Amino acid sequence: MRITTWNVNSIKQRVGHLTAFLDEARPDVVCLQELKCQDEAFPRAEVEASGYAVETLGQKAYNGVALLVRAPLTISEIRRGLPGDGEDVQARYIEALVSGADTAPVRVASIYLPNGNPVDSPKYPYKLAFLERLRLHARNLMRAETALVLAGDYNVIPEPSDAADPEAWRGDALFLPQSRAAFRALLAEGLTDGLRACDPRDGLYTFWDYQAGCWPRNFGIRIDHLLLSPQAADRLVSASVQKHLRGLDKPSDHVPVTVELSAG
DNA sequence: ATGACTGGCCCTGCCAGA
Repeated sequence: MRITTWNVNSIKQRVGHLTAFLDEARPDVVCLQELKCQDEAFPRAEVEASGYAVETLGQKAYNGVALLVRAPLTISEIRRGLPGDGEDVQARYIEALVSGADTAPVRVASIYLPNGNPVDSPKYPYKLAFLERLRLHARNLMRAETALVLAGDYNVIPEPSDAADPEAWRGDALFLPQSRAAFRALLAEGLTDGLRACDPRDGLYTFWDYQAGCWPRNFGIRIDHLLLSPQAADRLVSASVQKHLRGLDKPSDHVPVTVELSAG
């Protein structure tokens, strides 16, 4: 089972790139972030035509997450929102169980973590609180011992080696010590960073800013992650970044990241 | 060459992203 995460930065702007990717790469599960549209505006027919079931949690203008599952795999036990969202209606979390006749089931979440800038605004404590709520939810899910993949745009640069120029990110919400510590606390629940487990090299990036020639200069950062529970990590076969999609016309500023799990 | 973006929105500068 191949599982991809991709922040598309507006699904309406990116549906052509998405369906081309689905038809070429044929991932089994796709976790999308930053849809920037409401559920009824999601280009459902185009995605279904590529053979995928679609579950969305949309929001007008901002945020928005979705799960795509390729037939004959099936999707069930859909959860929208993270425990403790309360009055907060930001569409940042959707989760479901993916099952198939020839594979052990995998619970998959598509997560769009808050950016958190500026750090002296309420946005930063909101980001840290979201990471803590995610940690507690992950702990609860892992008790069931079903393979679990928490995939998405975490807006966290885990280590200096995950940035081309870590000094440029000093003081930023993506790289502050408290952000990195909260991410490590999540990992310490027993999760494995799927890409890092497969490829220890420097220079693996998933985001390049549109500005200042970041892409041609390869000034990237690694902030899109697939975190695997022990049952999922035991099945980890490979992981890769689909970097070429950043070079297309009108690209997202993020590229897809994919892990392959054995059937179990 | 000193590199200044992109998307969405109560349409036009402003917020948000990272």
